[in-house]
Amino acid sequence: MKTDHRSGCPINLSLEVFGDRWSLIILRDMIFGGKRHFRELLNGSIEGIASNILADRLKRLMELGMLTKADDPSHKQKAIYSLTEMAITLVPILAHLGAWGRVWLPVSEELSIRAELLERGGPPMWDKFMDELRHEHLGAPSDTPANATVRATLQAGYEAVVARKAPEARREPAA
Amino acid sequence: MKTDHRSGCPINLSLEVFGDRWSLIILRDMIFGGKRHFRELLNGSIEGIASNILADRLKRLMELGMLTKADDPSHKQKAIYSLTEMAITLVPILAHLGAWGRVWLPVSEELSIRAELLERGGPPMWDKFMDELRHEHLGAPSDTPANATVRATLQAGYEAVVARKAPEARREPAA
DNA sequence: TGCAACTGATTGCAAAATGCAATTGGTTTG
DNA sequence: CAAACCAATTGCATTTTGCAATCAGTTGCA
Repeated sequence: MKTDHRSGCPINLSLEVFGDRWSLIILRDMIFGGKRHFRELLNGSIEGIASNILADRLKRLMELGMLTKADDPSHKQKAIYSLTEMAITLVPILAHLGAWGRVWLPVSEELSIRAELLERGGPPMWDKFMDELRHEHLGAPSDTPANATVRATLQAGYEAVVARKAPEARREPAA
Repeated sequence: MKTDHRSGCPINLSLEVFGDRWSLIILRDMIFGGKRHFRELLNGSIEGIASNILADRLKRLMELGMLTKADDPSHKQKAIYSLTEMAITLVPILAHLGAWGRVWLPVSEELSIRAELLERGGPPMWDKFMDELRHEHLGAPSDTPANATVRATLQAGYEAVVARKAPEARREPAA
């Protein structure tokens, strides 16, 4: 692991962790998209990451303590990636980032509805979501029924927008 | 200005704005360090940006609407850079980023005291700080006396730490 | 058994970004 | 008039990124 830093400034050190074009995209897909496998991350993100970059970033994020990797018991060569607490606590930052982007950048409606719902939910919703992630990724106990999760709420919002925008063009989901 | 984006996702678009190693460092120095001139940014940041990268990023941030440039009336070849409202509204994100880095990364005490004070001040302090920045950079009216600014508070905290850590080793400030 | 599809990667190579040092044309200061 | 200062720019080596092809092992299915 790299141990020489440009400076001990918290903002600088944070940038050294995810101040590149892909790390935060991968974390976004794991956090909000529920992606856990290499292929899901490779094919699932609309930005189209290359497989060598993905492999490199996953390795790097593991070295930095943001992710862990484990064998999938159901499939000998399948690896399952998990968020650590360090990564889960990025949720408020991602929420703020999404809110900022919605205001200032040419976002598309489908892809920003999740950010809008998360912004409206505010810190209580972020806390609830982080608890869900702890349950999914760290095995922490949870008392939320699966159909009442924050992720399900966000996904339902996304699908409502898609249905409203192009009701006649919908087909079976690609994923 | 580049108009083709990887996706319309707010997080992705935000990353396209400052998802590199230097843009957010420059904005940090302008926001928290009060740097307005090329030389201040070049020599002032401890991370040591190269002049060609600084010139490139300033130009890029202007094209993106985060900064504006004006002639310094007191000095014909001096340019003064100003934050736009778009950049000023990054303050809460930077506050969260600093708070996250303080928890998870090997920050130095001197360089993280500002983040700590900003975190403790919470959203009311961030709002006050953003108002100060609007006054300084956008010419908005302000009713805060100069010695009661958030920036002065943060700077005083920094100097207190430096004084406490190495009281015998202090000299005239280099800058 | 055989074979296609899928798993998490790795390799080779071109293009782009970065880092560093020197330099530019102009301005201000002493 | 010379030294210092100003915002950059240039040239060049190194590093990072992006893309396509490929890899060896695993699984599902006929």
